Amino acid sequence: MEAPDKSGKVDIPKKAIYRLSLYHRCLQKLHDNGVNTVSSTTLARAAGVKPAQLRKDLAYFGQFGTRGLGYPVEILSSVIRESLGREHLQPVILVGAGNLGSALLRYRGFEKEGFEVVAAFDANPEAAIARGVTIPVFPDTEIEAFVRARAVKLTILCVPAEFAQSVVNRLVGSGIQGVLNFSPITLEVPAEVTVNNVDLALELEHLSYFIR
Amino acid sequence: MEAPDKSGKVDIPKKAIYRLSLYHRCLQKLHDNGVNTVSSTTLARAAGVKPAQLRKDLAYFGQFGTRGLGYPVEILSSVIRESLGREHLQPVILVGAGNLGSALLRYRGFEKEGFEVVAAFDANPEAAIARGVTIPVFPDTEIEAFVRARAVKLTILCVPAEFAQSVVNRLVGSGIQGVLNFSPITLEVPAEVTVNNVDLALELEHLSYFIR
DNA sequence: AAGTGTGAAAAGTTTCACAGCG
DNA sequence: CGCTGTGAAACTTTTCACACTT
Repeated sequence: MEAPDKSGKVDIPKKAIYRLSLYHRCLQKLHDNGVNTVSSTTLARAAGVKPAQLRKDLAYFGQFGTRGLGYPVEILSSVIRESLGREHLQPVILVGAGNLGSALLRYRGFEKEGFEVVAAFDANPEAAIARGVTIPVFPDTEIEAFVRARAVKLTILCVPAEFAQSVVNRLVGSGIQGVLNFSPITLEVPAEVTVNNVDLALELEHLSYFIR
Repeated sequence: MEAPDKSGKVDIPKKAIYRLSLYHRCLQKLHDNGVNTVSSTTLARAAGVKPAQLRKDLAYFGQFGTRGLGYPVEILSSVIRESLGREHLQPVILVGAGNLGSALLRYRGFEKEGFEVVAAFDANPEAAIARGVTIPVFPDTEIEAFVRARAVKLTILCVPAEFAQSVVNRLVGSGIQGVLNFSPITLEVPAEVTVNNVDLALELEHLSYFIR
C-alpha cells in the first residue's frame, strides 16, 4: 500500500537503515555462537535499541519472525544482507593516504565486515608505501581511469580539507556514488551521490556539551 | 518560559547540538577570513543546512542577530563555544594505541579544534611508541590513577571489541563522563555517561544501501 | 505462554511564513 | 528594505499496546 518514492524505494526511515547494519552485525555474532533463533527482546538488547523498534524496523522489509518463537538468525541475516545491497562484494578505494588514510588501510576493520579496499590514491604514493601500506597506492592523477575501469562505486576520502571538494568532484565525475568523508568540510555533491561524514573533532566537541 | 529538564538544561534537540559544532567551525573560518557579520543564509549554506533551521538552532541559546543585518561572527562564535562547554581546554585521553589509535594520535585533527590529548594507554606501550606516537603512552593498568589525578572527563576508545566493555567500565568507575568509541560494539554505561559511536564499517555498510 | 506484527498515539524535528525590528 | 526570531503546521521517527499466531 505504500507509494514508492522518487528513487524507487519504499519509504523507510533513514535511521532504520543504520540500525539494520547494527542488527546484521549482532546476528553474525549470534550465528558464530551457534544460536539459531533469537527474540526481538534479545536482539534489541544486543543492538542497544528497544524491542518494538527492532520489530518495526524489520517489518519494513517483510515478515521474518515466528510468533511465540522469534527470528531465525541465519535467514534474517541474509535478508538484511540483501536489503543492504551486500550480497556481492563491493570494491572500495581510498583517496588520501596520509596519516589517517594510511591508518585506515592498515586497520582491518573494513575487511572484517566484507569490504575490499582495492586501491589507494595519493599525491605522494611513496610516502604512503613507506608508512607500511600493503595495498597498491597510485598517484592521484590515476583516480578517474581506475574508477571507470573497475566500476568502483564507494570511496573513503581522507584528503586535507582544502582539497576535498575538488577531489570529490573528480570522483563523482568518474561515477562514484557513495563517499565516506573524513574531511571536516561540507561537501557539495549531486543528489544521487550519498555522502557520510565522519568528523572526529566534531564528535569530541559534541561530547563536551554533555559532560555537565 | 521553557521548563528545564532533569539535567538542568532546557529542551534543545540533540541534533541541534551537533549542528552547533558545525556552525562553530564555519564561524571560525569566516573569522579567519576577516568577515565580521554573516547572514543566516550565508552561514547556513556553509554548514549545509537551511537558513530557517540555523536561525531556530541559534534561537535555543538566545538572540544574537541584528535584524536587517545578520550575526556578528566573533560574538556568535564565542557564545557557541561557551554553550558547548568549550571555554576551557578539555584534557582527553586515548585508550588503545593500536593501529587506529596510534593513527589518531599522530593525526592532528583534535588539536586543531582545541582538544589536548594528554596521554595514551595501551597494554603494550612500547609498540605504540615504536609506531611514532609522541605523546606519553602508559600501561593500561595506570588508567584509573591518571584519570582521577587529572580529573579527565573525555576519552577516545580504540581497544579491540572484546576488551571495550571492561575497559569502559574501568573508565566510568574512575570518573570519565564522555566516550568517543571506535569499537564496533554496543557499550553499556550509566545514563550520566555519554557515548558517541564512530563505527567505520557500519558507515560503509550504510552507504552501500544507497548506491542503487 | 511466548513473542511477532502493526495501527494509532506520542514525541521529536524540520520547514514555513510572516510579524517585527534595525 | 533586509534579515532575524518565532509560533504554528508539516513531517519524521519512536513508542505503546494489543490482536493474533504458533
